Amino acid sequence: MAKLRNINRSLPMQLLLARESTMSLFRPMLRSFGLTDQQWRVLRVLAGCDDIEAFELSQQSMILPPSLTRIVKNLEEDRLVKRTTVSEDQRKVLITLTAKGNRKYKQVVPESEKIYRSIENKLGKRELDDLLKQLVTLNKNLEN
Amino acid sequence: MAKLRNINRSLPMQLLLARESTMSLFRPMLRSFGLTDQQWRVLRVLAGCDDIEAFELSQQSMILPPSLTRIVKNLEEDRLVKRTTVSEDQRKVLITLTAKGNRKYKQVVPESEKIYRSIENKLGKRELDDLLKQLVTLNKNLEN
DNA sequence: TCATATTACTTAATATATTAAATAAATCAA
DNA sequence: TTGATTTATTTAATATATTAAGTAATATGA
Repeated sequence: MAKLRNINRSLPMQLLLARESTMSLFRPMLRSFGLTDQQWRVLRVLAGCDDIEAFELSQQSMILPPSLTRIVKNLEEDRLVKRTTVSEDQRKVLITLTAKGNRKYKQVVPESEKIYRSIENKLGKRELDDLLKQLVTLNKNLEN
Repeated sequence: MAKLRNINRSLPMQLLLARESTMSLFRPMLRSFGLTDQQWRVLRVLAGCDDIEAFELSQQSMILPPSLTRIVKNLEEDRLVKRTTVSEDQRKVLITLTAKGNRKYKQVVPESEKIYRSIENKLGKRELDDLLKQLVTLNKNLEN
């Protein structure tokens, strides 16, 4: 009978564990700013551009459209983002960071970088860079 | 002003992307067997032991106890697992795979391994092993 | 031009994640 | 022994994930 590989040899499981190991270091900080993981992913994308269409935001934040709809709605209620429709194509929605959203972003950035540097220290900068390179390669080779 | 690192240099984002890249290869197969990702994680742990306490199952399947409660309830309704309480400690719950659950597991294993080998082919066995080794190291070094 | 298809997004339904609180059984200390 | 604490799990509340279906605007082709 075919046997399934052990969890230590399972790429999906090790990726899940690694993702959780790293995010658990950022999560308390994000929560202290009243942000969920996903809300932060949205804010960081918005901070990198003037405005962005919903679909593009979905791609860059790695959040599927149905989830994004609710996340943006909540962020809008918190006055951190703003939604407008494109006049040339009324199907499209443009999302922008508000001034309040930008202030929140700027508060989080240094705390986030602080945690990132502590990870670099624990793992070693060279090892981390090497791992990142391999992940980028994997993502390139598996993208369909 | 401090700037946030690009997504290509963000370990959490690359891990999220890598996890999604790999899981998207397994997901259609799992769904064709009527299983969610998490249900499959539970089944594969259960297949590796006679029975297991809920807390231990939670750890090994990387599913938090509140989620596990519902997942096990659903699996129980599908007659894939069985729950019993431990007589020596009535707080504890023991979970076991049923015969039906075991048959389901045995059906999925070869399909899962088939997909895993196709990943090995795309990435190269040596590169994959190397990446796995680094992830195991990362997980060891970041576990609190 | 007008029915049809496509696109962009939202709604809906079910499943899971996360945090806090509740419950019940077991353990511990005075 | 018994009141307080701890442990193991569940419930609750809110947020997100996933898949399918719906809606409205735009593009396409006979």
